[in-house]
Amino acid sequence: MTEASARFDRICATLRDRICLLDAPPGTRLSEEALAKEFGTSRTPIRRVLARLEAEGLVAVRSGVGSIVTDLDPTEFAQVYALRLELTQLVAVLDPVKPTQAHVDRVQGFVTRGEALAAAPDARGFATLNRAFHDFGLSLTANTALREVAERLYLRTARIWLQAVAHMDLAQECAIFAEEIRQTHEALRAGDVQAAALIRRAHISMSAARLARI
Amino acid sequence: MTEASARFDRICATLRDRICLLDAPPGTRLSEEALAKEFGTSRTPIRRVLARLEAEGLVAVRSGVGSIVTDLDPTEFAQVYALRLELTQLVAVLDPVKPTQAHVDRVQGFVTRGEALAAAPDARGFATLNRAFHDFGLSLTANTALREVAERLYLRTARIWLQAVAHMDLAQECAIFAEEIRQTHEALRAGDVQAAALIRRAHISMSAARLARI
DNA sequence: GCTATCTCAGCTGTACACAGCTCTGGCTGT
DNA sequence: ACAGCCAGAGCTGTGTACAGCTGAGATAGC
Repeated sequence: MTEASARFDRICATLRDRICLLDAPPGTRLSEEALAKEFGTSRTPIRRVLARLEAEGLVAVRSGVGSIVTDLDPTEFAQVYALRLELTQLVAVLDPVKPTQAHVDRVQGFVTRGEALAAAPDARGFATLNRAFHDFGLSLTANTALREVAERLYLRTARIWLQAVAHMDLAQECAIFAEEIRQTHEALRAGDVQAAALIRRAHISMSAARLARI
Repeated sequence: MTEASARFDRICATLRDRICLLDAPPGTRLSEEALAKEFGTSRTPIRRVLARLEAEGLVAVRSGVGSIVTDLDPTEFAQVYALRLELTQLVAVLDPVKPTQAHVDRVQGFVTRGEALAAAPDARGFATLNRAFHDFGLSLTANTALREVAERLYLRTARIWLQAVAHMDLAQECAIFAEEIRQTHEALRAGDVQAAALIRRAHISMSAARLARI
């Protein structure tokens, strides 16, 4: 890992977080020059980062305007969600890994964080924990392709979902999430990856249903 | 569509074809300067194209060396194939479209091309027809996310599969492919998208099995 | 003859200057 | 008063020069 590529990864990750946590909500214009100044480089390396984010569908580069953080219309959002639903289940089908004590310990940590979140509901904390828990869920399959695809689809919808939460019962959502983590903990203690995948699928599905009511 | 983005798309498509049809087999070094000269631009627009292809997993950009066409080890290949298998089936599950006469007519065209291929087996012709038929298969779902993901995974494995065909019975593969197209034609004439998806899944699965024997 | 080291050609990474495109705000003619 | 137009500021697109990195081949030592 050379220094240049490390910086590339760092800037990518920073901008991804910024977009997914709504620090840069859909419609925001990201100026190459401003980013170059912020990260202490010229525009050239920034352009490469933006090209990557464009390939991931997070921004749209428009000539003479800038890189606009993309939005998803309800139809696209529903399509991506439907696909994520199926992919979640595939975690237990394609190269599932046998849960180790390390896995159970990690979920135990999530249980604690989930309870803390339920006790003090917070949209941003929810988003952060959700992403971490999602990544953990993907660690249950050894199928790299599945992990990559699921991760990218998650990042594509995360910000839209976070926007919608503003119009929902945040305390209730946090409580439900904490309960999902607890159920996952039970499943993995029993070594049942398929049960964990089904729990996640069910919760994503119900979450989508609650979201559709808005 | 501005002229610049049209050129971007054209260069992307050209290089993708070149990679997937083994004009640039895995390990090939793509020089930015050479590509710039070929397409009549400076290195700058080429760099953007290569960044895109890198995001798609087709090349790996290495500092001081060049952009190397990536290879897949058998494990990765098997993982991507397993995922494609599942996604193929989802075409009939997520937003399937009702087959129109236009669909049936298009398959009729593929039947003709498939018979011509079976009569005169040819690896490159096989690859071209396979890609076109794959794209047609994706037109049977209205789920854009699924189409994008399936397309990208197809492009990731196409060149590896084409390499393997060199060690297989080409005439037999062409005959099997022609038969798959015929069966798909029957299914779509009956308006049965699910049957079409199952046929494709079965053939991908059997193709993978034949491939694994090498 | 063989190995380890070093040099150098050639490539990508970066910075910067300029061209071309977009949108906005003001201006002019009706 | 209003609609259409026009000019300019600000942005990205492109080309180019130079810095930094990599790998291969030459070379010296054994």
